[in-house]
Amino acid sequence: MYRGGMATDRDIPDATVARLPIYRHSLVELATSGAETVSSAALAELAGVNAAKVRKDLSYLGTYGVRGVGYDVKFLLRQVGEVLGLDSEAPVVMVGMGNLGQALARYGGFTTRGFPIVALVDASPERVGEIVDGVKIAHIDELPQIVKRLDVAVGIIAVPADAAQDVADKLVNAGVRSILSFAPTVLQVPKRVPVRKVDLATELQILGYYQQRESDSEDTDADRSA
Amino acid sequence: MYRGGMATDRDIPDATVARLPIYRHSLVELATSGAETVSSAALAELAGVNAAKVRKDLSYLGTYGVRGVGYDVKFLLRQVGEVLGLDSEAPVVMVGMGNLGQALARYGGFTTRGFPIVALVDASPERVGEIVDGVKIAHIDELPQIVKRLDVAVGIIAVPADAAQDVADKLVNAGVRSILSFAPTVLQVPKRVPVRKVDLATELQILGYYQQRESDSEDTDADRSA
DNA sequence: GAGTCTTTGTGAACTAAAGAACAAGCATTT
DNA sequence: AAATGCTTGTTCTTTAGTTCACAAAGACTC
Repeated sequence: MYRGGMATDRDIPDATVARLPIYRHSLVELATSGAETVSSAALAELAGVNAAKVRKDLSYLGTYGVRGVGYDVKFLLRQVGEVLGLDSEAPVVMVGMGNLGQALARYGGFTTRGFPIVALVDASPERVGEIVDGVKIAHIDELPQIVKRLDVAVGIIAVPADAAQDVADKLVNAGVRSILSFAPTVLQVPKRVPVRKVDLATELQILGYYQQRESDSEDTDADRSA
Repeated sequence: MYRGGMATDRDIPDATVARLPIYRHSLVELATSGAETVSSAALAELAGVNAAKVRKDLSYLGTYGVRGVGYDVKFLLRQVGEVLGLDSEAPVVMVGMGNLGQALARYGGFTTRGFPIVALVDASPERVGEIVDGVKIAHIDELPQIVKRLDVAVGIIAVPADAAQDVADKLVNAGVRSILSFAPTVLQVPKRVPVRKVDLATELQILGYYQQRESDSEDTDADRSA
C-alpha cells in the first residue's frame, strides 16, 4: 500500500486541524482579492488568532513560507485543501428528514462547498418518495445500496437523540467513512470512523454560562476587544 | 450589585463549561428513567467521558456528591441548569431568513429547549412581512426596538459571510447579550458579548482530514472502540 | 555586494487540560 | 459500634496546546 512520499506527513495536532478550515477560508478571500502572498501576521488577523500560532500550524504541513516575504497564497491554499482531502468531492447522505434534516438539505451550503448531498433517507414510509431540493427521499433500509452505488463518504445524522445510535450503526455498516451528527447524544462507532457532533442547544447553553457570568460583572469590564 | 453568596463561584474552566450541557442531557435522561442518584462512573459512561473528569468538572460547581453513594440526580440537574443560566428562558432573534435562517427557524429544537425564537429579521424588503413558523419577518432596522420590547438575549446570525460582521455590530448595538453565528467568518465584538461559531462546512472539512488519514492506514487499525 | 529590513521557523517557557491514584467520608452490615 | 465496601474530592503526574522571543534566511537598497 502507498505510504510516505506524500507532501504532508501524518500527525497534525487536533487543535491545528480544527483551524485549517478557517485559514482556508481566509486564503480563499485573499486569493479572490488578488493577493499573491500573505504574511503570518496578516493571515492571523483574518483568522482571528495569534501569528506565531499560524506559523506553527503551517509548519506541520511542511514548510512553504519564504522568509522576508510570507506565504504564496495559491500554493498554500492548494496545500491546505490537500491536507483536508478537498481535492475531490465527498458525497453526503442525510439521514432523518424531520424539521432539521429538511432544513439542512434545503440549505445549499453543503453542496456549494464540496459536499454534495446525493441522497436523503428516512425511516418513516410517509416521507419516502417525497422530493426535497431535487432529491427523492429513500427508505433507510436502502442505505447499503445507496452508499455503495453513489460512493457516499459522509453521513449526516439529523434524527432525534433516541434513534441516533441506531442510525450511526446503520451508516457504519453501509460503509460510510465519517459521520456528522446533530443529535445530542454520544455515539459509539468503530475507531476508524471519525465523528463530529454539532448540537445547537449545547451551543446556546454554553453561551448562557458566559452571558450570565458577564451580567454578574458588568461594571468591572473593558469594552471593545481586538 | 449582587455578588458573592451564590452557590457557584466563578471561573469554571472552558473545557468544563463545554461539557456541562452534555452532563445535563444525561441527567435529564436519568431523571426521566426514575434514577434517584448516579455515580460519577455511570454519568461518565452516559456522557462518553472519563469518570475522574466528571468528578473534577462537578467539583467546580461546588460539591454536591455523597461519598459511597453518588450524586442526587434532581439536585445536580438543578445545579447544572442554574450555572448555565437555564432557570429562565432566553428569547432569541434570528437574523437572516435565507435558506439556513428559514431552516433553523422551522426546526423546533431551539424553542423546545428553552430558547424560544421570538423574532425573525432580514434585510431584504421582499421577505419582510412573510410568516415563518408563526413569526412574522421584520426588517433589520427594527432590531433595536424588537430587542428592547421582547427582551431578546441571544442573536443568531444566519447570513452570508460578507454580511456577518455588519449584522453582529447591529445585534450588539441593539443590546443582544450573546451571539451564535453560522457564518464562516471571524467576528469582532465587545469582550462582554460571548460569541460561538458553528460552521457546518468547517466540520465536514475537519472530518475530511481524519477520514483521509484513516484510509491511509486501513490495515494497521483496531476495529471497535469503547 | 555589504548592510538593512522583513518575516519565517522553532526552541523554550508557560498555561490549560486530562488522567491516574489514593486518602477521606459516608452508608450499611454484623 | 466496629468493620467493610463503595464512591467522592483532590493532589500529583503527564500530555497537549499556546505564546514568546530570537536566530536564520531571504529580499531590497544604496
